[in-house]
Amino acid sequence: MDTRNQIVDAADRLFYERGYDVTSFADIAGCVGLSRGNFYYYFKTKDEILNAVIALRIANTQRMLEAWEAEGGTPAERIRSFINILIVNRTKIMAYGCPVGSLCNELAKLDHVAKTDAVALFTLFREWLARQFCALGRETDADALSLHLLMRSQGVSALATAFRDETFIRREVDAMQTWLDAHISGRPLANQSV
Amino acid sequence: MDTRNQIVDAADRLFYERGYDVTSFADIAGCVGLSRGNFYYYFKTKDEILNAVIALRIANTQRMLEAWEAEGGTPAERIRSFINILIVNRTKIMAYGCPVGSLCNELAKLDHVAKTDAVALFTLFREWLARQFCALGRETDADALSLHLLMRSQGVSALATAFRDETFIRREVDAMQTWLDAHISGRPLANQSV
DNA sequence: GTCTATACGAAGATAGAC
DNA sequence: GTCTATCTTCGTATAGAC
Repeated sequence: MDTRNQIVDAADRLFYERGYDVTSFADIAGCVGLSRGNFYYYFKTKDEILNAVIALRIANTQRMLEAWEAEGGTPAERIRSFINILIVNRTKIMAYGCPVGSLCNELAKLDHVAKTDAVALFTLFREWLARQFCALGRETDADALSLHLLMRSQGVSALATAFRDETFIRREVDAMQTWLDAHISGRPLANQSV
Repeated sequence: MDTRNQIVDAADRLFYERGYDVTSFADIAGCVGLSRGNFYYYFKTKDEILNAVIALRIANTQRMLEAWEAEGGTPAERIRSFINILIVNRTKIMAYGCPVGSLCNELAKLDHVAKTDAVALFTLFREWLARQFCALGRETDADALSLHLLMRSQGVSALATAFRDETFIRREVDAMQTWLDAHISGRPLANQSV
């Protein structure tokens, strides 16, 4: 892998595990085994690295969602793949939370110009999930159902980080699957969409 | 108000609106109209300010929960007061997220010793909510129901910050009230506690 | 209790040699 | 492309005058 990609990969990991603002150029350069001076050959400002990291995450997310789409399962099975991220990534989530949610919150507090770009990561999931609910015949409230699932995923991540409780994660994942089953079999009533 | 309390109040607000690590002594001192030098008369290290801020938040939270308890309503009405925080504080939540969740996440990433103290804020809500569910006859799954409500509150805060969507908040608050109604009327079945 | 002055290090960023 | 050296600003922290 070329040096630039190594830098973006290291920044991606450090921004997630430690936070954007607290991560210094020296930290990233040290991870890659690069001098601070040479670092500036690739990125002139910290904002440029952040933009590259967000672009990387967007590309990775798109690839993941397209892969789930290509695997040929039903829309319900695809939504289950999304819910299951909480199990697959439980160790990292219990240590650092959700990479999307925590970055969006930090950039919101910093009033950073890249906040909009970070939110686009949420939008990728939001629109992908809404498409699955549409395919399940929930055209009228697909977006609300999508946001509801995203909301639960964020809430589970937040509490999992605070309490480091894997049993809690598994119980809530089960509840999300139960919720999904109830909503793709036609119930609950239209005025209780979420 | 004495100077020390003014400092802690300013730090409390800045830690919430900008984040703990990013807030400097100069920022806090500037808010109070104090010189940096004099600041050290009250707090020797940044950790000391953080401890004072967490202690203040714990005291404020306890006072709020006790007030809800003293108002004399039913346990269900008390739980509604908790859910309604999302509406009352919607403007700040859309700008900065939940003060408890965002602080816990930042301290987790920093691997800060005070993380445990910040999590105690969650525990206050957790145990208070569990007591209300116990009073409603849900002794066997009171803690699971409490965590479920806390989880939804955290998830709503996270997405509200990302999308700045007040309609979404109100819809999810309504859904939480509906969920509560369903769970205090005896349903759903025991194997679907959340 | 409040102030100014100052020490020290870390971080973002640049210049220029190799 | 990679390095060292350097500049500047900022943040934590201390000393000491008033």
